[in-house]
Amino acid sequence: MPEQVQTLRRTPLSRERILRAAVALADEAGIESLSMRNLAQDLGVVPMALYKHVANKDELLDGMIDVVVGEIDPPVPGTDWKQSVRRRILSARRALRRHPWAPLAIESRTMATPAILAYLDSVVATLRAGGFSTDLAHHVMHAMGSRILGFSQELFDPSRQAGRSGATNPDPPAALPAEVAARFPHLAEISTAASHDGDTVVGQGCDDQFEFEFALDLLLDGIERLQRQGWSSSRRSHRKDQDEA
Amino acid sequence: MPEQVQTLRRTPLSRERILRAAVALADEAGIESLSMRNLAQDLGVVPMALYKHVANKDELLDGMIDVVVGEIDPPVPGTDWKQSVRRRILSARRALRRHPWAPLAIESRTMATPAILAYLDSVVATLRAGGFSTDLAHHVMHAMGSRILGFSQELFDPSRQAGRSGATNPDPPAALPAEVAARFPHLAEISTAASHDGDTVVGQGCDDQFEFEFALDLLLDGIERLQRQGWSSSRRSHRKDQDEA
DNA sequence: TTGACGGGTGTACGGCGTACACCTATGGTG
DNA sequence: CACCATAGGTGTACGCCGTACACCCGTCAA
Repeated sequence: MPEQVQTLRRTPLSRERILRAAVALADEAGIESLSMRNLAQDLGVVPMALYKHVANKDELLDGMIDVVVGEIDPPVPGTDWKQSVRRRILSARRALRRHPWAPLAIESRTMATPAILAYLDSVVATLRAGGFSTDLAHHVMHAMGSRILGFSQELFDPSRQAGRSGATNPDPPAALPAEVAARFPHLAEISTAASHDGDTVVGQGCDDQFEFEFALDLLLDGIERLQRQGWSSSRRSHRKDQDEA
Repeated sequence: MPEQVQTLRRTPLSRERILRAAVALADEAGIESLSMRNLAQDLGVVPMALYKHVANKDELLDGMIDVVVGEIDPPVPGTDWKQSVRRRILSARRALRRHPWAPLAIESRTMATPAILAYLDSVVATLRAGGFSTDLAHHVMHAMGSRILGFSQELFDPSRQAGRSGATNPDPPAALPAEVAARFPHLAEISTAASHDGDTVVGQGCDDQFEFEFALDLLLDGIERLQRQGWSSSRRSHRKDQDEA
């Protein structure tokens, strides 16, 4: 009987349970309130108990990242490389948008958990299967870089105003505030552009998903062009500075 | 006399001096050892003295970012948009590489210091002067995103092995370790590709600068194509899923 | 002469990650 | 059945962090 009471009172803790709780906590309360102490409390346990299952907080973060990366859909084998890579990347983006803390966490880590390496590896595999030379595949992976592979945030978002100056308005989320608009006229002009679907004109900012796919397709189309013409880094068409103008 | 002793003993502290010292400290010792206490000590002052010049640590970081962004070269007016943007972005990259902590700091901030906004604004100005519609300029800025505008690190770097598993070798910097290579064969294959200049073949990893410019030019070329054909988001050629395969 | 004030000081608080010693229930072995 | 090793949860404590708050002192305007 006392045994039952105990087993009911708490499931016995484990690396999995800790990681899931940590991800949930970060999702709900933000990464900045993910402390060993808070996490332990959520699990109904004393902080030091966690250290029997994860070595330290960094290892905890690595584990959390692997959880998120594990949510990326596996590749679908039938399609051509472009479709396949495109789908995979959009899936990665979806996974990361479910866990807004993840991009920064990934970038701040020293590097590459096994799950991330596995993801990257499988993307390379798709390229190679699609006829890419190792050389081109190499550069393509670099070009996709952090942002396009699904990691990393959007930097360009003029609707978030500068940190300094008056703390007047509490939260007017759309369109950048008049003061900023005045100082940065080109940003102001830009920020109301982009009438995506019909022409709603002065919009609520812009469609992140559209922008992401715009950049993604810009790269994919360029890459396709290179691949079709058998690009190789040894006979490259660089040194832009003389063949232009 | 005692006045002279004092004025000699320390220059009187100021926001500028604090910011410069903070940047120097972060450059030398890493951002993780930039604490108010360490910084104060470097300045020969008690920690709380700093708060007479910066509101708190976040504002200090904002100031540091502005210092770095301020190092980006101003635009040169004569050239065409493509040259101009290209040069500007490479200058931004140079500035950020002098301060390796900066990209992460920039991305982790809520958003956009005045200096960053000014930088973005001037890039937009160049595009507009080059004949870009506000619409296209908008999307282009998004496409450049964090990575290409000079911010954000390189994510893809297989030579840094996974965190877990044995902590055996102290620092073998080049080429990914056999164990990892075995588990991720495509990454292994890729990592030794990219014979950049002549054909040194199995290299020491790869040329970051080359990879950066590869991605940059991929985007710039694609953007140029769009601009020449008068691209607009209303008559876009999206919905990839049906015109392919 | 005075008194306001800008700027450096000292103390203290609450939160963090985590080292280390401890306790206790469990389960394999004699 | 008795034993004790061990896995896993506990409690205390240390040193770091950011920073609130009271203080104090030199300078300068009135």
